Amino acid sequence: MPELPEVETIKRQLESQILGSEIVGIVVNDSRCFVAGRKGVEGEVIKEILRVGKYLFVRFSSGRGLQIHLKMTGRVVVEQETQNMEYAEAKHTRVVITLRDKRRIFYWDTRMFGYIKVLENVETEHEALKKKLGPEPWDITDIDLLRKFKRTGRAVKEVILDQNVLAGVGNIYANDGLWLAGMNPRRIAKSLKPKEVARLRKSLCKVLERGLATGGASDNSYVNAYGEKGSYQDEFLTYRRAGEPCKKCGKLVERIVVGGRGTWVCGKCQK
DNA sequence: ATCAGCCCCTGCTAGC
DNA sequence: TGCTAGCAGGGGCTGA
Repeated sequence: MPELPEVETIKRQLESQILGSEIVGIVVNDSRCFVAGRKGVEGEVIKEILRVGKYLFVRFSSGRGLQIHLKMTGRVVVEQETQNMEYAEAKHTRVVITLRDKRRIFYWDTRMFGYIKVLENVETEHEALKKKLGPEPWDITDIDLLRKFKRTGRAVKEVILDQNVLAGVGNIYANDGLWLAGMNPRRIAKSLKPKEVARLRKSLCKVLERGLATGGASDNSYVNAYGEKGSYQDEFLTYRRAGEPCKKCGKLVERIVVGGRGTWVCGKCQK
């Protein structure tokens, strides 16, 4: 599922691919994935790509734009000279945006949790979302994160997955970050010592950076804006590694459920 | 303010 | 072999 590194990868690729392009047409195959008022997007020129947490914004010169969330299985793929044309015919292609130069941008999504929403004022909505969501792990001090942890009795894994506490962390990087920090996901957040919070924050930054460096995790359905897979799935630390040896101590990784989410832990290394 | 529980949706898998 | 029930999960919403 696209988390911060995956969405950031797409953002950077869109920046190099579609800035300055004019939208000349749009086809919506499933209206559940496309939320819009009466005004269309034909004639709009793409000016800027923004990201907050797992949200993507495409700002037009007019100030209007798109908000995109890929949720579980969403893909944004830009047609290339000789690639990705198959998306035009694909069963799960929900929206097709055509640019002046004839390239098409495909919004593909099997489960349709994700969406594209037309916004009348991207700047306003972007600012509002930034205010609502927590900071990204590298944009918060250890002290401030500790303060957030101190006021909740929830399990630490639930807390770091809460987008209003930290933005951009999803199940993959939460699992791996907790393992790297040697921390049990069930630890009650308010019980963490300052040193533990610092270690966890650092570990989260580290796995997110690694995710970005490897082009993201494609264990499930994720591909980047060129339609290519990332390779972070080849180096998962604990995520989806039930029954395989812990990379530190060799004890078998077990799968538990925390806050309703699949969670993979080493019973020896994560206290 | 915090937080548990439900819902959205489709493809895959376990179990019969 | 073929069916179905259950599961996966990000985040919005509701109500306690």
